[in-house]
Formats: sequence, C-alpha cells, structure tokens
Amino acid sequence: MDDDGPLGPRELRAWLAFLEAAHLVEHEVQRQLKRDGGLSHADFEVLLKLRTADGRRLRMSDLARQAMISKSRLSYQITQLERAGLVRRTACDGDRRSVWAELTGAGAEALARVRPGHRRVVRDNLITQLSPEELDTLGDALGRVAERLRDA
Amino acid sequence: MDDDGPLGPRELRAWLAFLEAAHLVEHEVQRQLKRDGGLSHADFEVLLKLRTADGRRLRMSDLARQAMISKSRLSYQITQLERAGLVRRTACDGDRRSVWAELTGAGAEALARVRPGHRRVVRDNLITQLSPEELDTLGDALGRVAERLRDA
DNA sequence: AGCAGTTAGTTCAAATCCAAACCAACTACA
DNA sequence: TGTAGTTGGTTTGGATTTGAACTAACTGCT
Repeated sequence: MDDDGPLGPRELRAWLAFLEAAHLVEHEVQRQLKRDGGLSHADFEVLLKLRTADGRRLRMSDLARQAMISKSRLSYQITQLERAGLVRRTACDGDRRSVWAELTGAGAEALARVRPGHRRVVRDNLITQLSPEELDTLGDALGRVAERLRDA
Repeated sequence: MDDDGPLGPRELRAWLAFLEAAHLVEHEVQRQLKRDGGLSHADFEVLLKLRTADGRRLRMSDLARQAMISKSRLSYQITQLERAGLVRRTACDGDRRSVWAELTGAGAEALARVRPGHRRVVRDNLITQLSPEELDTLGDALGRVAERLRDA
C-alpha cells in the first residue's frame, strides 16, 4: 500500500470525500459567521482561543500557533479585531517584546452572539449526518492525522 | 441529539479533528504543489478537471462549479494559467457568451510533473494513517456530507 | 420584431493574505 | 561587558480573493 502508483478506488474515494467535505463545510461555516457577526472563520477561532485562555488573553505567538495561522496574518487580524473593539493589545511586563492579545467584553459578546448559529451549522452539516460509530471513527482517524502533522 | 446546547465530547472531538486535519493536510498539499510546480491548490484542481474533461476543455462556469471556486476567482486563475502557457481560452461557437478553457500540452506536462509528489503527500499524510476500515468509513461518511452540501 | 428576464464571463475597488525584510528585546556565552 | 544568535512582533510590497457592477448574448413570451 506504500507504492507510488495512482491511488486505488477506495483511497481515491476517501480522499475526494475528505477534500470536498472539508471545502463545503468550511464554506458553510464562513457564510454563517460572516452573516451573523461579520467575522471570518479565522477571527472566530482567534476569539474562541482567547475566551478559553487563562485571563482571556494569550501572547501573539502562542495564539498564532494555536489558531494555526502565520504571525503576519495574526498581526493583521488582531489589528482588525482591535479596530472593531473585540480585542485589546496589552504590554506584557516580564518580556517587553511580547504582546498580550486580550478579549474584551464586546469580544465575548460577539462570540456569544455568533456561537449558536455556528453550532447549528456544525451539527446540521456534519454531526447529524454521521452515525455514532462513524463519529468516533472520524475522531480517532482524523485525530491521528492531525496530531502527526501538528507535531511535525 | 438534535438539541441546541454545546456539542458533546465525542462530537466536539470529531469536529475538532476534522477541522484541524483538513487545515493541516491542505497546508501540506499547498506547500508541495507550490514547491514542485509553482501551482496553487486551486490551479491544480483546475488543471485536473480539464485533463479528465472531454476534449481537455470545459466552459468557464462548469469549471468553476466543478472546482468549487467563484466565477471571478476562476477568471483571474485562468488569466494566470494562460500567462504561464498551461491553459488556453477559446471561443465557443454555438454560444458566443461562453468561453472554453482548454488544457495545453505544457499544462498537461506541468500536471504530470507535480502529480507524483501530490500523491505522495496524500498517501503519507492521510491514506497510510488510516486502517482500511477507517478509510472506507471516511469515504462513506464524508461522501454523504459532501453530497448533501453539493446538492444544496 | 421587441422586450423582460437569465446566464456567461469579465472587471473593478476594496479587503485580505503571504513571504520576506525588518526592528527591538532577550539569551548565551566568551 | 560585548557580541552572536534567537525570538516576538510588525511592516511592507506584491499577489490573491471577494462581491458587486457591468457588458454581451441568449431565451421565452407576446
């Protein structure tokens, strides 16, 4: 199975399904977040990470790592979110290079406003389409795939 | 299972794994295509669709639909690919609004050059990480997810 | 023929994204 | 100290993406 030829039919089917599902689900998620709160998916992930972080704040580079986005992109994002009042930059004493990105009250509200719809999109388009067994298999299998790439 | 509250732990696990795996695999795919052939993933998909199309050509709007990209984006893409000599625009007699996007020889070559590496990325990062059962389950489950969204 | 409504594709301005260059602050170590 | 190397973040310029406006061509109907 580690040959170099084209993918077999089962392999191809799985790959195409994965690719297409990822694409289409992502599209739905984006649409809902934009519609209900004017947020990009990246914005949403950033706010989410901050909300569950200790003190509702993270240093820029940790945030970038967790949200899987580049430093320069995060810098831009945070500027936009700051402009919208959803996030605040704070100096980090102890390391004057570092900057805290901190969730504001308005940021938490924006998140709360958007979240029910977000859950609904995830549930309607993914979760409820899968049997409980499939759900677990998906979690196992893709969890491994993600973990391996994350650590690399 | 169709309630409105937060996702359960199994559901959350599956969703996060799906999201992260999609993100990371996409990243690897992009990296390889860029490195080996200077192509974006969207470029690659476009060339691929054309290669298997009848007469190695498709009308712009059909191509956009199949490759899951917007009309304006495709228009830009094709201009770039045309500039690189990989694709050619041709008038479509029978409907003077329509335009054929047609794969050139150079386009087919570019595709051939990039493809082994692409297969390798897909295999190494996804296929070989899954058991045969998981592979089929993934194909079934995500195939349904994709089909449903595609038809909507 | 003439007109309203669609459809195919492009173009435009504004928003976003990326990679590389950059600056400042830290660390290690001679 | 001092100085080389690393790390955290921003900036910059160019490429890409988006959505809305636009043009041209087709269709159906009267």
